[in-house]
Amino acid sequence: MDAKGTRKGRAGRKANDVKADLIAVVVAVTDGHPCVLTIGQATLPSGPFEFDHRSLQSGLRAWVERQTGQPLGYIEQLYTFADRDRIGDEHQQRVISISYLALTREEYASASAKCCWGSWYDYFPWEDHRSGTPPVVLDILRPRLIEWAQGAPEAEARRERQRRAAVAFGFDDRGWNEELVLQRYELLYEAALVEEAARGGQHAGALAPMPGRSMVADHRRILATGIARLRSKIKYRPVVFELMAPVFTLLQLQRTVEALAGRLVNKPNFRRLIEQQELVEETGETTTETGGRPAKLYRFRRAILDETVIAGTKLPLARG
Amino acid sequence: MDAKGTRKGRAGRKANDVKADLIAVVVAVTDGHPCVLTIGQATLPSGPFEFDHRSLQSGLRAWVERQTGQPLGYIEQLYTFADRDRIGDEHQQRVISISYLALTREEYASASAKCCWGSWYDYFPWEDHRSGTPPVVLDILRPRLIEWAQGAPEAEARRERQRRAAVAFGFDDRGWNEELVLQRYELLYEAALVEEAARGGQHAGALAPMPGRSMVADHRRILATGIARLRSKIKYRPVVFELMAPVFTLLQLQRTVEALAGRLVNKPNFRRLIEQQELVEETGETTTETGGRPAKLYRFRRAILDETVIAGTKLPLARG
DNA sequence: TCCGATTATAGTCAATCTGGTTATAAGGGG
DNA sequence: CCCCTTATAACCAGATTGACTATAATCGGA
Repeated sequence: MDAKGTRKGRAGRKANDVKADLIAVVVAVTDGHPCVLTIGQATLPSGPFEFDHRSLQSGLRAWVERQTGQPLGYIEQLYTFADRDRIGDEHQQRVISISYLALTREEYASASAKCCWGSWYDYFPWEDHRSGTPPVVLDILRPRLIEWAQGAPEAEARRERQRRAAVAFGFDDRGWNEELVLQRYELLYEAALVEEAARGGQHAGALAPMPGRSMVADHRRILATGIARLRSKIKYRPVVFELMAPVFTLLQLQRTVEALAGRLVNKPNFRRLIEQQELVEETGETTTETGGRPAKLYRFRRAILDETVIAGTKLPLARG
Repeated sequence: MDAKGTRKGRAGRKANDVKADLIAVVVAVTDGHPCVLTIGQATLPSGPFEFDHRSLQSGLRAWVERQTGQPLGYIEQLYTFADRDRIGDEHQQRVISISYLALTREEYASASAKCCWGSWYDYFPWEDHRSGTPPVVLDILRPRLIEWAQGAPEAEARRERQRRAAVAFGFDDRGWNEELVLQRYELLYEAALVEEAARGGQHAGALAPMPGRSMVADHRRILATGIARLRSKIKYRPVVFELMAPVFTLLQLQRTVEALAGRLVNKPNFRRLIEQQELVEETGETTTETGGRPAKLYRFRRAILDETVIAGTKLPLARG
């Protein structure tokens, strides 16, 4: 392909300028509910990268604080998109979106008008396996995916679709892999089983209702990317603690991990792993607010972040 | 901070436009040497993202092919930078750099004038621990880092620097962690032990020669990011095979992994892990070109990429 | 042709890690 | 005082890991 670029002559320089958008997946966990911050019902906080911003990160922080009143703590870059369909309105200018994952605690949220926390399982109901495989998978997605697979013109393509669906959703005792959030969303998109897929104009008609709340533009895809990253990261880096109160019980910590992973973990094993890694220290206090026998309170040993830099934290989420 | 952006009135819209640069870390391994593709001696292939490009990836492929004649296979996004110091020349326009990691085989390289393969250990001599800790670490870096640590004004800061150096380089039997490539480079930068650090104008004078070949702008930092990502990724995803010839012996595969990781692995264990994961299949042929007893030839089972999608490949690089 | 150098391949063994279960402790509420 | 709930400790078997040993097959020269 001819990408010469200077073809347009002297004026060509301006033609390649782009707009850069910053967009945030802001996550908090409030008693067992993994929540994501939105503007209104279905829009992730975002705004253009401006000349005043010192860096991408500080630009992002500024936008999120302005739009939601939520100050951000931990931040990491997710991905940069620039698809053909992401085109700015006037002058055919292209838009690049730089997405970030941010972790905070909901309590910090000052009440901003349009800011709104919602469980991410509202957007991805098929991702919560804490009480076993959810009905939406067995009753709705599986039959429709099988139907979609059968809809392929050639036999080879039918087998291929079948296999992809089975791998992504763990059919035929393949086991559920909680990290495949993005693959699952993209598969559903391809099978036209999420609302966003119908926007292309294909069948704008009112078909059967589709599972999960949809979002503006490709925001749900970006959210899926963020969830996938977080589910992967909690297994080898102590990022869960960014979501915890300063002091917590081990069960509360476990519930937070389970909320993120969308699956349950074995209690004794969880405690063993946490304790032997010296990630936490006892405060000396206990709390009776948990119901039964008083539980010891712990705090995160921030010092560990320097000692073990990136070395590798483990959580019992290895295999199904 | 005031990031209102519309402050500049009608003309303000243009003010926030940016240039987007694509930049590639292209890696190949040729008998035990992990090589990186450069233009001339010290520049990574790169070019602006243009309006004609279908996507960021295809833009990157176009630039690398044009500049080096090297077609790319596997590609993954690394990171997007936009620091204050990365400012375009005229009109105070900002530049965003979107970096990618690409894996190929050197043999594909058609001879382009300025394209050039070089061992990445030329740029990072302290990263190759295949024959034990390299002299440059013990004889040069350690004493200079200790000196740097002692140079801190306060006692607390001195301990802190000491600790950071020890963690990054594995001093005091902390063990070498091959994944900390970026942390090590940034530490050396901070300690002004790499040439790039002196460019700020601090001490432009000719001090003691600094270890490792330097690169243009922040390219060495981007290369460090790429190496770190690759060293991490080979442990859980079968990406090594993108660097192998279609047919290879298990020892050749092992040598490639060792070249990337910068450390040796145990031979029987390596074979066991590769075989039990069914990543490869025998071709039925053997080769005597390896010296001693003829070795079986294997090929990568591409089918595994679909079966185990992202599920997790293992290599015996777990702990020191 | 036989020996030694070199590399390939198979097998063994102990230490550790993992997932799971069971038992005991300590609160609160009827 | 009993029962329910949750916390905490102890235990066990199977899998995984790291490291080592032994045997097989080829080549090059003495």
